[in-house]
Amino acid sequence: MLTIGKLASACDVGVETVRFYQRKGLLGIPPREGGVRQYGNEDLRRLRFIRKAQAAGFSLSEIRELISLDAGQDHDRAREIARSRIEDLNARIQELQQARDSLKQLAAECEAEHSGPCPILESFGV
Amino acid sequence: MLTIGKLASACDVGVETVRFYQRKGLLGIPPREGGVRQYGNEDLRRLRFIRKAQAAGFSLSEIRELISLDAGQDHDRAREIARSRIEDLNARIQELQQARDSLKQLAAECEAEHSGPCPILESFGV
DNA sequence: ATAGATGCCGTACCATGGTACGGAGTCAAG
DNA sequence: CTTGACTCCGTACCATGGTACGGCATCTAT
Repeated sequence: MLTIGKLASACDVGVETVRFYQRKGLLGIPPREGGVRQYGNEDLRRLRFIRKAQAAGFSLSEIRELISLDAGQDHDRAREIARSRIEDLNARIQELQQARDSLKQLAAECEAEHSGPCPILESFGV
Repeated sequence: MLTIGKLASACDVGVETVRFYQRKGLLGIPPREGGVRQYGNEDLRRLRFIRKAQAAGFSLSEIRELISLDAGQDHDRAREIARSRIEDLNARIQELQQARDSLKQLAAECEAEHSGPCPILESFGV
């Protein structure tokens, strides 16, 4: 059994973050012993799940839904969420690639152009 | 000369957004005529610049700095900002690609696996 | 026995990028 | 001459994902 501090440091998050997730319904309400929260392995796994899913780009409310599917074994819905997340990710990747490529282009032009206006600034029509 | 409403709709933003940018120092303080802000082509270009730079992934404070470089012709600093933005973008793209790829993998497994636990949920250790 | 670490709680605060609101003034058209 | 559209202003509010604070209780080590 873990106290909030142990749980938090085991997952490399702050104590306040654990309390925050609790308030947001991402972590269950643990039993108390002498007023102190007692966390078990389930909570540890849950918190690790949250951090990993977050790293995969899920928002906290998506994560909350993923967790709720866990009980229901609802593969279809889980796949649906995953698919929609994949599409979001693809779109976002494309956007970022475009932004990066045009910025690269501009930086190269700027390097070459040693007098006159700056192409980076110019390109946005300043 | 444009009123705030014309300027805003010309750039497809809300009037409140223009006021917000003004407060944030992204747009200059325009002359008034009878208490009403009068915007010119410079402001139009500036606002368009802001939106394009934003689309390229710059934060409002980076944009503020880019604008301030405009006057100074400071190519070096502009390139520096661009470079750092490019690195951020590359890192972010990589993260998202990894997230997407593992999610894709999981969704495929989930499709195949028609009984037992959901691989998407499992993978995060729920 | 006293200090320091840790726990509890509610509430306030942070950054980011806006959006909404209410009251008041101004202007042109019907 | 009133209605509607537009402007002005400050301030409050929204979501997101936390972080910090202050006061108090409890546990452990010196």
